[in-house]
Amino acid sequence: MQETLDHRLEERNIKPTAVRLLVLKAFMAQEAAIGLADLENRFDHADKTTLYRTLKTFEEHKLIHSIDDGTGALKYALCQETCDCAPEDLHVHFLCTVCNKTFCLNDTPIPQINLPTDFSLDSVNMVVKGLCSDCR
Amino acid sequence: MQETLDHRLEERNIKPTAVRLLVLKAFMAQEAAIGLADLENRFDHADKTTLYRTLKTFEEHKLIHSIDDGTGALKYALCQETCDCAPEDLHVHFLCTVCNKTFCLNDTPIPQINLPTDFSLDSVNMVVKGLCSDCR
DNA sequence: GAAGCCTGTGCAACCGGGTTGCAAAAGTGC
DNA sequence: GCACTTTTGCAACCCGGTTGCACAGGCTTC
Ligand SMILES: [Mn+2]
Ligand SMILES: [Mn+2]
Ligand SMILES: [Zn+2]
Ligand SMILES: [Zn+2]
Repeated sequence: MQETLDHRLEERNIKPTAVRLLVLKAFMAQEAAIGLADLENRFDHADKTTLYRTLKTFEEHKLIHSIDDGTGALKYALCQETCDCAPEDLHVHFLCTVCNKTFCLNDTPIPQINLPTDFSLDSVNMVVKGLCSDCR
Repeated sequence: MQETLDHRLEERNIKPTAVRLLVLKAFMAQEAAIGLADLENRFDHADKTTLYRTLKTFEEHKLIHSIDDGTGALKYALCQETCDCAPEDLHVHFLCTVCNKTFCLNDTPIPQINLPTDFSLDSVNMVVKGLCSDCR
């Protein structure tokens, strides 16, 4: 297990520190996306800034990606092992209106849309709200 | 013109005050969505809170709708006259990465997507980033 | 027209999420 | 051990949004 964690970090060229291993473990332990506040609560000994910077480091190295689901607080989720955070890795995110959990729908690619002429497309953020499987 | 403004407010059961007429005028004068900070700058005599509450009032009465384009500040745009802010009135929003303007793509309905089984859909927020017709 | 009421406005202060500066602590290479 | 880099912790700040409260202005009732 510890092996897996270490390896996952090394793969992305992140030095394994105590905090980082702890945070990664949190990500591996649950499917739903995680926000800074979540981490603060879970590890009440660790400092907010450290956790914040850990998330930033993970994001820079594409171990996790950020999700803006419109709730006001950013959440983060593990990237898939093959993920390069390129346009083709973009996917839909789902926010449950009951439990407030956010999920990556990795198998739901973002559908094409027809922009008005003279608009050129760069990237798309698509967040679906509804009830998750636990809450319906 | 003044007539139009008054009428537009009455249609939505909003009493026409000086500030409200001014704000509505701002919305009618430009296509791009408007944020609270924009209004603060435009009317440097009017108070932030008043403008804030004006936006809230407009939104409650469905004269405008809010747009979270991920820039960190909410923007607002006029609803179409027939709009009831119902699911079928939802549409794609477009954020230009150069001029930072946000537009309603009223003619671009949000495409259907296939959720995993056991997830039920409620609403969708879709923001497209790219270059607008002025900036490309 | 005075008294009372409701709505709208202005100011100040607050809140939460995110971010930065800076110094101490921990790790690394020699 | 010593110099250097990286990571961590604390405090303070920033910005968008929001609330409490007092006052202004308009309308109502007598
Ligand atoms: Mn995701
Ligand atoms: Mn719109
Ligand atoms: Zn749920
Ligand atoms: Zn533009």
